[in-house]
Amino acid sequence: MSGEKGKPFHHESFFDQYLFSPSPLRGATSGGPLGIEAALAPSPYVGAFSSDYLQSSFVDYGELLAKALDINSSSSTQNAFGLGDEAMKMVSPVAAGGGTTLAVATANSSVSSSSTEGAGEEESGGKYDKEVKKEPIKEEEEAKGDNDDKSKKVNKARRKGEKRQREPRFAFMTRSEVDHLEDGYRWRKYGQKAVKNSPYPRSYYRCTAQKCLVKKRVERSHQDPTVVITTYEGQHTHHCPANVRGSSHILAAAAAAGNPSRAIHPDALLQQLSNYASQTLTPTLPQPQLPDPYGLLQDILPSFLNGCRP
DNA sequence: CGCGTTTGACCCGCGC
DNA sequence: GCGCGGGTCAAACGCG
Repeated sequence: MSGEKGKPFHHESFFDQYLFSPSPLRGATSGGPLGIEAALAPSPYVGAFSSDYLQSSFVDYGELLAKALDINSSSSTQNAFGLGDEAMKMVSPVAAGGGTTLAVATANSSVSSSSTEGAGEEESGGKYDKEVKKEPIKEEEEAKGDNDDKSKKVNKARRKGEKRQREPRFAFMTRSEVDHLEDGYRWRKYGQKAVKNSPYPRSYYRCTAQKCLVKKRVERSHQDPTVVITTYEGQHTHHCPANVRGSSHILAAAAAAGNPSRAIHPDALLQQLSNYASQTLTPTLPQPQLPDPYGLLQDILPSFLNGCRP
């Protein structure tokens, strides 16, 4: 992150070129078990943009995003988001200021019995929180009485019998020069992995705030290197520490959208994003006419608004 | 010195 | 059971 500190972040760069993944989103959902068609009910912007952007390789974007969310995308032409396999909470093509972001949220993909209530603040990530995990480590090591290198390193974080829980996730595809988009929160990079079939690595970030378990993955599309896929997991338990105008709202919204207890209608999110775009972007961009810039967000994202509102 | 990044090692889940 | 890929850990390192 230190690399980004130096250069001032222009939130326009976050907004300026949103990708758009138009009709396939709608077409691909037929037969989906979750009524995604409703979620993808035509928003004015879908219609407005799709005619212009339809020629783009939308299937690729859908597949990319699906991959970013670990959604089975093997049959992308028929089901770009693997909706038959994953409980998609929301799929939202989001238009803003001449460009678009494709946003997708999924439900927890690997938990069968967890409650949806307060999933964002649950303990799952705590397994990886240094403070939280110390004790289980000790227990394990003592119980084992086995102190080879492996057990030292390995058994720290995970208890057996407990399936790793996944927070709901929410992904953005954004056209951007920088991989790690400034969003007002502070992130600590904890890993980087090479992505199969891609020359670009995937970076793993965790929110640096104490007790905040939000994570995000950032990777660049190998099909369109200008596209950055950002996947948020979990929900912030705090206000954003740094007010980076514009982008922070968007991504805060994204993070919050990951919480199933706060399901956001795609159009609502679309409006939020568009609203922020219209407020923060350069006036040269065509702005959608949207009223009540904060009203909806207050309903949807009260905590984030309290903390991040300008 | 504190905080963040890098990077190799390791575990887990899954498909075969 | 094995191998692979994704995800995470943590020591080492860099930077302000």
